[in-house]
Amino acid sequence: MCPLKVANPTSRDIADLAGVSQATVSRALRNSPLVRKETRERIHEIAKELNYFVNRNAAGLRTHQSNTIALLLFDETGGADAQINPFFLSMLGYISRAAARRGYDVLISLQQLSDDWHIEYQASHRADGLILLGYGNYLSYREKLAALSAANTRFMIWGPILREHGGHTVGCDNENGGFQAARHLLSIGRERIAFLGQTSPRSPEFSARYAGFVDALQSAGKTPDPALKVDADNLEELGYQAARQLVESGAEFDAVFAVTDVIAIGAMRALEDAGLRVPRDVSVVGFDDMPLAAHVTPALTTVRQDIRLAAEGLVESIVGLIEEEPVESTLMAPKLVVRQSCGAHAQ
Amino acid sequence: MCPLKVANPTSRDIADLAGVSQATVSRALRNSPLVRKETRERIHEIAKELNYFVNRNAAGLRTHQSNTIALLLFDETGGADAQINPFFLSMLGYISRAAARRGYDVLISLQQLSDDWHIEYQASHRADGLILLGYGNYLSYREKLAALSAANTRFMIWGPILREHGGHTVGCDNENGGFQAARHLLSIGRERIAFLGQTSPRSPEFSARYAGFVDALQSAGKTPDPALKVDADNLEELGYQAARQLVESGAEFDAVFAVTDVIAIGAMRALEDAGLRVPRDVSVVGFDDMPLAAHVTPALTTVRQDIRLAAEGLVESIVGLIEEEPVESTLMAPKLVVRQSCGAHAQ
DNA sequence: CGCGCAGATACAAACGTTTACGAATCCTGC
DNA sequence: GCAGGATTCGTAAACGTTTGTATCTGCGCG
Repeated sequence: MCPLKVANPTSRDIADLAGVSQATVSRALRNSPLVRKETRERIHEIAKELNYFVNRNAAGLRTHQSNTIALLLFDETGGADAQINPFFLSMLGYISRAAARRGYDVLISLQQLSDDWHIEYQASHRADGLILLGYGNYLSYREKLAALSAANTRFMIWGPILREHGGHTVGCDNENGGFQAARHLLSIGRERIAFLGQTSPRSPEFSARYAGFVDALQSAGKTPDPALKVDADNLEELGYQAARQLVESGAEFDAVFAVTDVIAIGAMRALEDAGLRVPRDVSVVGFDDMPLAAHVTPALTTVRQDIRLAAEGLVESIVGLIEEEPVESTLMAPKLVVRQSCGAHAQ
Repeated sequence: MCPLKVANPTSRDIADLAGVSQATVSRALRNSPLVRKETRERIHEIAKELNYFVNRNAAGLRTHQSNTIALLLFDETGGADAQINPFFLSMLGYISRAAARRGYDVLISLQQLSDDWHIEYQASHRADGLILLGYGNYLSYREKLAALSAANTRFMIWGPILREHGGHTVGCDNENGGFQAARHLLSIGRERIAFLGQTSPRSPEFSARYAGFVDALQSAGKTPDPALKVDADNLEELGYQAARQLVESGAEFDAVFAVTDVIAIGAMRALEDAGLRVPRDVSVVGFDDMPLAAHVTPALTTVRQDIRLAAEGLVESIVGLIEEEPVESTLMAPKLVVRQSCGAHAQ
């Protein structure tokens, strides 16, 4: 006979049908060894039959957990219409999958730097921990990170290891990446390499890339030319403007290292518009290896950050924090990916 | 004097401090008119002081809500390593913002078509409703959508309005989009237009684009040439292969309409590799206007779907469903965006 | 035969809200 | 001075779990 269908079955309904107590149902569904195998299976069957799923609110209330991690994405632009940096967006898939493997859901939340962050995610028991993602303005981060720490919130940051904030991080060895980029350009015979990107202390990651860049130049016996350094925030349009400015300044250069792919792509467009050909006249190297990088023409040579590894590292670590295991900040090695835009392809 | 700090304050703690009952605290925090303005403000102050936030689990348990909507993203490729279509990914930002405006959080979940969907999102009270996003294989959707309906789940689908599935949709007038693309290519003098994309019944959206394409040809007195139609699923690599196949077939063509931007970008790469120049030798038009489209070289002429409007429509509708308001499926008008890849730029 | 013990299950107390209901207070007008 | 309505607040009962503790079997063994 068809077991009576209940609209929104509870564990008590299952219990009644199985002829056991509600507590036993709860234990059975969590596969507790305390309940006999046969009854456990019977209960599972009935639950499936009735389309029963445990009420996460009730379970969470009891256990003080949500099995959810909140992903806070920052857009550096601030506009209400702002696009999220595709580099971080592409990390989202890996994060979500890694979280799912560990039994966690992912809550996303776009944050403006100006916002009051949703520091209440954990306090309200909506999430067990946070992951912060974005090329942030660390100066304005600081106090907010302090607030997170003060509230005893568990969080992981994508970014550089900084003494100031108390949080754990997963990041990329930006200095080494900048070094690789410059060394490569030098190795293929480029002499005058321009740098495009913001290097103020509010973006330590970009500053580190620049430091590596300078280091490579100096190792080769060159000194960086201030005329070949143009500030640009991380937007395609600003990359375009920076390159245009560089061209119009009349400075001579035969290569461009852009601090992100987004800037590099804007720069390439500007160079084309100015009648310069990439890579014949100017070599271009970016940073990030976002999905787009391989598909622009010419395909962009860039410093790859392994976002999959990064995503999995972030998830592993935040889960570690949640489960009170010791967690170390990690630094990942970037890798130069040579494509067309630098002109190094011998074949 | 500093009010005693409680580790994880509850509404009862606030009540004690304020000298009122816990119920009053609850009411005050939800701005009920039942509590006097002064006490309400006092309670708010104390709550802020103590860093108190209502426990969402408890509240949700009581109200049977979660104030969360789950976003299910499908990747058409199936691989564990698969990238999500950037077109949908870029919708995510708008969805998240629109949801936040309405007081909802967004839970994301990547789904393989093969997966057992998380139909339990609503049953487990983790989400109040679902949004389904992706160029799906509708044949395999069907039974799962039926399951959703059967479970009385509220959901919105991005896609074509189909009789079969019970759900409400927000979609784009794909047929009209295909028509616009073809008409434009004809209007600039192209004669033999190839079509790249999958048109099986399992992807009704692409079929509709093709139908519009054919319609435009016929309106111009032409009949579509089967030799100029190549199947391709929605991946850059497959677009590359399709275009290559087209070239190698020896068929003559002077334009390509690709059913998505992703395919178009792959096709452009193949054309370049084959020594054909875009747009001089071949005009290319895509579909979607994903962020990348404007930045490839040559910039891609494409049919734009207004993802912002779409995202907001989806959110409005799912919130409508949740709040038991009447909801209509909607069809949005696409718009041709002319860039370089079709060669129509007079200036 | 009784005792202890182990395995399986039941009982019941939380978890922190929301909200129906009732009680207290205050005002207003007669 | 008091009925009666408005305003404000407290009481208590849910919501559906998880889990510590008690209970109940049956069985082996002294």
